[in-house]
Amino acid sequence: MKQFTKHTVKNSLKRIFLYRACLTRLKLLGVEKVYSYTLSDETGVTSDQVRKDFSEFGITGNKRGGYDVDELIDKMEKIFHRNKDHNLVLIGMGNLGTSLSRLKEIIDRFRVKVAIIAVPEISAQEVTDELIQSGIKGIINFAPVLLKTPADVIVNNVNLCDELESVIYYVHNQMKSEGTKNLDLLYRGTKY
Amino acid sequence: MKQFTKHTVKNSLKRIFLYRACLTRLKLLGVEKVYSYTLSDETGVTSDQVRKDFSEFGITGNKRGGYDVDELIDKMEKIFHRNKDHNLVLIGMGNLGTSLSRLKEIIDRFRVKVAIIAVPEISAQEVTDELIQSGIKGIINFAPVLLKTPADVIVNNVNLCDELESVIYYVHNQMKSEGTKNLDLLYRGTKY
DNA sequence: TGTGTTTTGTGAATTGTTTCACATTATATC
DNA sequence: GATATAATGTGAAACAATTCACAAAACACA
Ligand SMILES: NC(=O)c1ccc[n+]([C@@H]2O[C@H](COP(=O)([O-])OP(=O)(O)OC[C@H]3O[C@@H](n4cnc5c(N)ncnc54)[C@H](O)[C@@H]3O)[C@@H](O)[C@H]2O)c1
Ligand SMILES: NC(=O)c1ccc[n+]([C@@H]2O[C@H](COP(=O)([O-])OP(=O)(O)OC[C@H]3O[C@@H](n4cnc5c(N)ncnc54)[C@H](O)[C@@H]3O)[C@@H](O)[C@H]2O)c1
Repeated sequence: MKQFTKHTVKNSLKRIFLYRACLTRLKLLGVEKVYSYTLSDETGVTSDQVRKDFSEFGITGNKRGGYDVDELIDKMEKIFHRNKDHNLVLIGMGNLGTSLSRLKEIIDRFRVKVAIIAVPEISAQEVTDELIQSGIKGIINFAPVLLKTPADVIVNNVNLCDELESVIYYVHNQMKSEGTKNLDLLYRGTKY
Repeated sequence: MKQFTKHTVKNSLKRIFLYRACLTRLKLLGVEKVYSYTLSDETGVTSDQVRKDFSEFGITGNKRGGYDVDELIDKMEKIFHRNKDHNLVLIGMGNLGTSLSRLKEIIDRFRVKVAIIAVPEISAQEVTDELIQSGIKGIINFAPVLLKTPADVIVNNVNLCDELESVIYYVHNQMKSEGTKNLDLLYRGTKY
């Protein structure tokens, strides 16, 4: 396993989410073993890329035998630090805060040490400042503002307007279909 | 202005969102003119990158004079096709659907031709199939499932679990502070 | 009007990511 | 067990994105 480079990990990490989503679905369907091309078919990521990503995270399979679904899921859980103990804070139990329907599940299953900000725009920075005082190092921000934080704090913004406008942009500049390729912000489906 | 390449546009487009967020804030504060380094300070993107991005989208400023805030915002509106007429559909007026607090504003201001899916996981594919039958080419999907769509349909997934786990990952693998750099999925703050 | 300074805009160099190509290994079959 | 086959895993090549470096333009001020 190579030394992680920030960029490589960032891209492959996002794909790992995708692989896992497929794997849990496949597991429910009773599938026990997958090949790189299985995941390729399901996600649209090339099988080369699947293997390269696995290699990146030190995930190995069996030559000729493919990968064991349970084992893969397990290794991914470890990547996401599901097995460690953390704390989570949700600030703002308004419409959005209460709508996070799977939150309890998330808290129970993943137990993280980050904060979710779902307060009105105007209070977001103030709340952030308090959180940082109390040692929070990771924030998911639903308020449509750019939070000021020290450099060691990770902020992940979820902004519906931006998501929407991305889609508009792509729909309008109808970039011709090339199969499922760009999984970064957007992706295109394949099979139908 | 160069011919758009898919990748270049994708990355720079995301940064354009960021610039615009800053610009509208700066405008409120009465700022009328910005330089590439102003936006760099505000967003953490290098000033080189800011200019390169602008160049990519055919946005030009004044040598020595910087950029006019109003003009920049206006050009960005055009990039996002705010000035065109469209239709928008929201499917699922449950907790999440009703929590999209700025939705009316979005519909009024942006008028798009995409669908927002906020129905339970189990119904998401079925709803998607119907939407595609009726000609929808862009979807924002809040259900935590990978939708199957034809290759010419743009899908943008918003998945809280994934966002959360990204943050956990980065907090854990405490990638040492290098200022605000990665704006892709995550970004780090600068000033405090 | 000329000179110095600041800032843009963009090719070139560098750095990062994906794809290719193939050696390696596991399994199935005879 | 020998052979054919199917899959992984990974350097090397190709491609894409970012950073560098600097020419060109605009402005300030004498
Ligand atoms: N990014 C997105 O996709 C998206 C979607 C919907 C809403 N939003 C944003 O999420 C935020 C919340 O939206 P909402 O509809 O739930 O709003 P809301 O007004 O229904 O709820 C806000 C809640 O925050 C609480 N609050 C206010 N100030 C607080 C403080 N200083 N500390 C703790 N709690 C505080 C309020 O009591 C309230 O319960 C808003 O900023 C909204 O713009 C974002
Ligand atoms: N991705 C995220 O960040 C995030 C956050 C919260 C919730 N969610 C997801 O968003 C979805 C909605 O969450 P929610 O809390 O609002 O759920 P909800 O149960 O409160 O609301 C679902 C709504 O969809 C409607 N619906 C069901 N089937 C439909 C159909 N075939 N056509 C039209 N409408 C239909 C229901 O009547 C209901 O009003 C879920 O899939 C949930 O997992 C995602």
